[in-house]
Amino acid sequence: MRTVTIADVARHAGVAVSTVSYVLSGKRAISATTRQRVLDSVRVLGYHPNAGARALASKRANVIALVLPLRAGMNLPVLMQFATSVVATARQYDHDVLLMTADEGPDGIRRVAASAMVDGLLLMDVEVRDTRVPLLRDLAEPSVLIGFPADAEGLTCVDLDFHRAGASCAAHLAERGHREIALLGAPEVVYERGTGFAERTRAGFLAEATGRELHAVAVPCEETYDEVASAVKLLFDAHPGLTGLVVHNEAAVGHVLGALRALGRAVPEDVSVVAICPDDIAERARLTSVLIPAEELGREAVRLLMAKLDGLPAGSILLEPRLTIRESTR
Amino acid sequence: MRTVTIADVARHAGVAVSTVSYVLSGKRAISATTRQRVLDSVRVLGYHPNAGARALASKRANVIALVLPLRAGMNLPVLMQFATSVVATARQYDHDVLLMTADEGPDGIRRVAASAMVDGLLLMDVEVRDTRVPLLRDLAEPSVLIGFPADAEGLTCVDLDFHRAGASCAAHLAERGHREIALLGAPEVVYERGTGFAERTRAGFLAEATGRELHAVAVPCEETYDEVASAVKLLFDAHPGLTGLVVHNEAAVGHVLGALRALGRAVPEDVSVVAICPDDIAERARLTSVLIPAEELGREAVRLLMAKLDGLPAGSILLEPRLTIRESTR
DNA sequence: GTCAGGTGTCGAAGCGCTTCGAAATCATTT
DNA sequence: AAATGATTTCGAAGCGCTTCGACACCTGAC
Repeated sequence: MRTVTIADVARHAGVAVSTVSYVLSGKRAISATTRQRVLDSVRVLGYHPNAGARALASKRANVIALVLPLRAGMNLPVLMQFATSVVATARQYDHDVLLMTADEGPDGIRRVAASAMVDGLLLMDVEVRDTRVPLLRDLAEPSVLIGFPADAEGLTCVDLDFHRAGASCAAHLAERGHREIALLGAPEVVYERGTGFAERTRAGFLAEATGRELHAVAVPCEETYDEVASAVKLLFDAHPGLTGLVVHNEAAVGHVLGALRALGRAVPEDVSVVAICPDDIAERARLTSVLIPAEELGREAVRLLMAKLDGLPAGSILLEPRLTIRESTR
Repeated sequence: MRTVTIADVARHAGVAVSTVSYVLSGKRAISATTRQRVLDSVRVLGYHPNAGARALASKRANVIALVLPLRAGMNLPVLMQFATSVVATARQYDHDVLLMTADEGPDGIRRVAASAMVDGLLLMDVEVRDTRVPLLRDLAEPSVLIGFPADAEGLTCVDLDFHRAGASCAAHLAERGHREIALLGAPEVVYERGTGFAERTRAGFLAEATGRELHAVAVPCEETYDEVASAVKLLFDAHPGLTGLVVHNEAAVGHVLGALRALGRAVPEDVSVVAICPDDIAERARLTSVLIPAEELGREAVRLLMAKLDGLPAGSILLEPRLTIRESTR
């Protein structure tokens, strides 16, 4: 059972190979009758164009690379939602997705780009000073970053506007009359790594709180129950008047609630809690939250990349934070 | 800046194109001196073979497809570990990974296979009667499944031996003198879907318990705290003498511990808990557990696929469960 | 009846690589 | 010195597709 080639289709339909190609690509007008005949032959023979040949001739692989930070400490649900959305959206544009891990580093990127294996790149979880950014700058292939490096000039980046996310959490609590609030952030290492989003959230939170003359503090937060519990305890010991809590740490949010319960502080009666986390987690725990729009992020990233592939200019995008009020704040 | 081709390398090194090819592939002997000259040119020019051209000429894309069930309800950490391990191992064999979601279904598989975009397929989370299995059977491209469908004859499958995993948990508890034990399993829907592994664990658990004349029951288990708590409560109401618990549900395991605490049952003093879950979760909670060897699964799956690509026969593999004793059983 | 301008289709030239058979070179043997 | 056999390298033929220029045909205007 030899595999069916375009020549087989052409023979079967009684036309030239090029005609088949034009029918399939739509790049030249073909009469309705010929067109139908070709399409029928394609169906009858079960023809699928050979990807390699197509890539070679057209200089377009119809594949994009998705570079994920498959290291520990990532927020898995967000990552998954994002990946799913990228794959689905890419398919809509008739592209496939090559999965790469960040730990192949710049060399991996150079490799897939130089080998024309992919037409463009999507990098998730870009850090403030990411070693891959200079490379991306002088790569012929277009790329879109999730997250903002220190200097985003000339790059296309997509991200949630974490600064405004932090601010809107503070604002929400302020509007409800809370005067003393705190942010439980990412684990220490995330700040050290300079992942940007954690810092920006903190900055937005503190700026908004200061602007509204609230008493605000921000502390990092680890992810095991014991560490969370002791962080929460410390926080309330130091600030007994605390009534508003913003949690920007998906893994810890459940533990925070547990710790509050253990401390005998009721939510939302004694303390209001706002989370910045994926929707499903917040939904399940009935938490007021700013959701991380992983799906939208993926969709927009692919959309931008496709635009760039078509030679269109594409600026960066900051997605508006959306705060959903549930039962954990009052 | 035109991209560097093999012809450029050949010219630069003063040899024929085919010589360069042979140096790079090692398929024919080339003298050490020529070889070095070519390699130098490759380095100097920064040559990367064009993947499309290579695939076209050699009929090998050097890419494998990874089909993941990117739907909700999957165990994300396991999935991630698995994916990471697949990518890393594939790279060791000089292959890349095309990411696909299960929801493209059989058509997606047929598409990437027929277009010669991939040389082989890796399907995760295969269900007992999976609609993709018949397709895989008469596909020219080899495939490896994670999980066992109803009829695995002629297929290459890899999985943890869940039957023995369930059994070894029961055995462990029995050996410690527990006479009344229970299995908290996957959510109801997982059994309904017939995902196999959940059922096999239950079967192994019950068989072993029965063989040892224990009192054993198995119940499904949802994943929110409230549902877990009520399930646990019901269980102990119905079986007051229960002293051993096996939890085969990563998402619920934390909640189970919380629920036991809330019920005033100490672990391991009052009740011993064995989990079947990824190592990191068990490690963190200091649980005696049978780990889900996601990384090993990925590695073995790729290894088998590569063997099949080389035309070698490859049978199925059941990975031995390994029970690690920690602090939650006595 | 001829000619300009569309349409619709074809043929052929690559795209960059692998691979096969053959040629060239060299070392041995007779 | 010629013949033999290894060893090393070369040239050319594809792989299956896209795309460009050209050709054939048809329409309507003159």
